[in-house]
Amino acid sequence: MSDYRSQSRSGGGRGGQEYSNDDDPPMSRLFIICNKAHTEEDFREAFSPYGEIEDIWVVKDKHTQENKGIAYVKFSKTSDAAKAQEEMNGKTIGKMDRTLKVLVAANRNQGSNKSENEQEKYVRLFIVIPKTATEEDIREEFSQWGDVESVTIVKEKNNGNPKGFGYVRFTKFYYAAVAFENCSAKYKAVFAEPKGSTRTQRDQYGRPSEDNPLYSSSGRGNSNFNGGGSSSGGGGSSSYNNDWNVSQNNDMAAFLRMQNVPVAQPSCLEVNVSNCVNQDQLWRLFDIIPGLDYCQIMREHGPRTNEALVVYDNPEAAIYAKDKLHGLEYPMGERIIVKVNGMSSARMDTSFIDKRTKKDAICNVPLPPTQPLASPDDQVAQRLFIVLSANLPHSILKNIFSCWSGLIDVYLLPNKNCGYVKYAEVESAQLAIRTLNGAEICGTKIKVMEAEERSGSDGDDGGRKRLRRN
DNA sequence: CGACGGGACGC
DNA sequence: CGACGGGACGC
Repeated sequence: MSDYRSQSRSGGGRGGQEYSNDDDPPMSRLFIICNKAHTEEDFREAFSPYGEIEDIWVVKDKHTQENKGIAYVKFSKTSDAAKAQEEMNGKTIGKMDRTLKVLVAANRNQGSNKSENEQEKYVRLFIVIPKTATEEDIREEFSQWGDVESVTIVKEKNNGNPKGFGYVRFTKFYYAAVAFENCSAKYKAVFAEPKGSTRTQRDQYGRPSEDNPLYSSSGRGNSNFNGGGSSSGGGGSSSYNNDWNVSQNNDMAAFLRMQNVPVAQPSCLEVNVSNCVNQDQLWRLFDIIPGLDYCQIMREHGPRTNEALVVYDNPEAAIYAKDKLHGLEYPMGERIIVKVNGMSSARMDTSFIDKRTKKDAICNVPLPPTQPLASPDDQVAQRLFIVLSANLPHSILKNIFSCWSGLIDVYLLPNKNCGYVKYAEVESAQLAIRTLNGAEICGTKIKVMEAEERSGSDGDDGGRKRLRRN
């Protein structure tokens, strides 16, 4: 959804031929400089071995009808076009004297732009990369599609922190095309614009990039947090199990699986701490008190302070932690502020007394055990809209919603207490609504409902509009 | 030498 | 009662 694929003007449907969008998929149309004597059939014969052809157009002079010696061949698949381009460039068709020059066609509205080393445009992918991935990880992942010439992870110039995106350069257009078509959707791979070029339009909604002062919330690129001292777990970068799914493996998930252990109400603390204290240090500090379930720096709270969420599996531990750590100078000269989060103390007392057995310490309703996630490539079967009464860390939400199988993604809108959850299974989404709507997570109330269609989508299902007939 | 036709959804 | 993310390269 919302990628270039949906912008093709194919009406869908059967029967009638569609006029394919020239740039869908990208780089799938070839521009051929040839002999005036070449016919459409010549090109069909020569190029159809490489894959399905959507359109062949031999350009003629408007008035004289004479061939201009150029032609366009549009393939269905980028990789087929790539193969054809590489193999047919410089070849001749039949007994023609002239060798073909085969290039990837430029966008319709920009006309001829020969100049830059042609290949530059076709061999590089621009991808979204998790901040913890190394260039070696990416090279290994993308080498399965072809020879990788280089990987570049873009970093902040000041501190060297990764910016979350980068480039993979292949040795051939064909390899880049295969990687583009087959790599996981989480990379959001697109062909990279050549270095100096002005970027094309961003997305169909917003403007290119409005700087949001809510970016570098966690002081030091400490990205995601894996619970206790558990070492970073950079391990198997095999298939899908890297940092997008990191919360699958952490202590919290393990904790949630211990569903048979009766536990008391969870208790959350809100902590303000100097931004020179990192995630790990903060965890160690609060882990002095037994019962720590969760500890995460959430956002900036002031120029030199962060706000963190700390969760214990019982109220006594939380109260004890508050008594002992509130006002502590850590480090020297920087006081830690600890207060009870989410629920009023009255409510806390109630839950303290009301010790019914719960399946876990995070949510006030029973939850099934953690289920497998869907891959980011899977199709969204249902999207939910969630509203929180206060912020919760993404990893907690992900863990909660992964109690039903086929979770694809959870995200909160920046600066708001609402967001979206995507499932690959309608049934899971419905169960999540039934179970979680109105529940509390760490004392934060949550509403869960079906999301409205985003406006302006070409939604091809559901709606009452769009009866198509023939 | 080398850059753009044909045809036309469904409100 | 809250509604749509992320991603352009030290010229």
